Formats: sequence, C-alpha cells, structure tokens
Amino acid sequence: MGRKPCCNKEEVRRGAWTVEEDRLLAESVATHGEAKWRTLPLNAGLRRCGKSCRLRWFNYLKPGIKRGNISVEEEDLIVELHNKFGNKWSLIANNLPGRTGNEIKNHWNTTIKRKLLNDGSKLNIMRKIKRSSPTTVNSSDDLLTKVSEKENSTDHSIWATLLQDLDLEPENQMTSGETSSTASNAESQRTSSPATNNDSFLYDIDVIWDDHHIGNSTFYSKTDDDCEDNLEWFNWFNFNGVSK
DNA sequence: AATAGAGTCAACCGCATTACA
DNA sequence: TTGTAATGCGGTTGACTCTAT
Repeated sequence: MGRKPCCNKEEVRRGAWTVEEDRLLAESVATHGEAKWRTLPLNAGLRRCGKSCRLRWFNYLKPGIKRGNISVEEEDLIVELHNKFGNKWSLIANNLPGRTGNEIKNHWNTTIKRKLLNDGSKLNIMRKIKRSSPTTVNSSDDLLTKVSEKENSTDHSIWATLLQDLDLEPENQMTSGETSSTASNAESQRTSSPATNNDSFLYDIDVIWDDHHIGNSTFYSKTDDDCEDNLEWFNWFNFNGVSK
C-alpha cells in the first residue's frame, strides 16, 4: 500500500497562480497565520493543494521577499555558503534576507554552476579550495611553482600531493573508502578555525593572481574539451571532499 | 520574420522529518 | 512508544522568454 495522497489531484487546480488566487491566499494567511496548510485551501475558497499554497506563499507572496537580480555580493555569499553547507538551500537562504531557497537553488543551477564550470581552470579550483580551507601557504612563489609544474598533468595523484604540499589538513581529504560522517568532522573543524588563516590564504592566492597575471584570460575555457576537463577536475576535488 | 536552442524560474513531486494523538 | 498527519525540503519538470541564426 502506498502513501496516502495529500490531495485529490482531480479536484485541485494546478499551474500558474492567478491574481485572484494570490489575493485569496494572502487574505487567508493574514487571518489564520502561516499554519494549517492542509485546511487553508478550503477556508480560503481555493481549489489548490495545501502544499501548493504553502509554496506560493513562502516563495512569492510573503512580505519582504526580494525580487529581481541577485547581486554580485549575494552571489559570492551563495558560493561561500554552498562550500560550507552543500545543497542545503534553506540554510543558505537563511543567510540572505529576502531570498528564498527555491530562488537560490534556481540561480545556482542555472547561473553559478555554469560559471564555475566554464571558469573552472585549475587555479580557479585552487581559489575555491582556499575559500573552504583553514590552511595557509608557506610561500606564494612556492605555490605558483607547484601549480605551474602540475598545470598540464593528467595524473590526479600528483594534485593530491600538491594539496598536501599546500598544508591541507589530512582530515579535509576524504578517500573513497571513508564515510560522510568523517567528512562532517572535517567540515566542523574547518568552520571552527580562525578566520585569519583563511584570510591569509586568500591574500596569498590573490597576490599570485595579480602579480603573475594568471587570470581568466589565460585559463578561461575556450572549448568543450576544456569544459569537460574542468568538470572532471571539479568533480574530482568535490569527490575528495576538498572544495565542498 | 521565423524558428530553434538556451536560459530562467515558478510549480510540482515525493521523500524526510517533525508534531501530535 | 507508535502510528499517522502535517510540514519542510531538495530534485525535477515544463512553460515561458530571450537570443542567435
């Protein structure tokens, strides 16, 4: 026996909401509050599923919801929070006033993810690693040399060695045999680390970036093959629990 | 001007979690 | 303590819009 359906699909309306439906929903929430979604449609005179009403309210009608383009600052924050929380959209949304989890999820899947993949040079990946790492780099020149040496390598194990060279905590790296709870421990260790370490690491990379003019123009993916390669690296780093 | 493909986003679906009798 | 209902959430879909040809 399967789960009891939340509503009778034959009797409820589906698809885009009309202005009149929005008005009825808003009035009903104003009167009864944000609760009893199951019975709300009946009380409001709406031929809608309760879940649909709840979604419409929290994603669109609720006062204070920001509409329009997501700013660069917000985007940076989303990337940072996604590094920290993963696909926990509601958690991420809690840190962006006026934005909904659904909106952030959509933006991530349509815009940010594409940017990361298209702009996913190995050095950019290093930038992503350092955002989530509490470690510092011993020397900027040292890092540049190591990145340059390995830039053309197709051997992933060499990059793993580089991560060790960069003083990444062993706990940060999850081997294929480890469980996600191990990764969670590493996560909590990272997030509890002093911000100054992150700042130092960030500064080091930015200095290299500026001084040596290694930017998008050099490493930007120009072909589908490049994108495939970048995606491969991106996935590999994610798999090893480094850039998450 | 027509059209195909890409991008965007609101809404749906079903599983997970929480509340409560 | 347990079973059921209600709610929350993330993944996915599909309609609509935009852009390139």
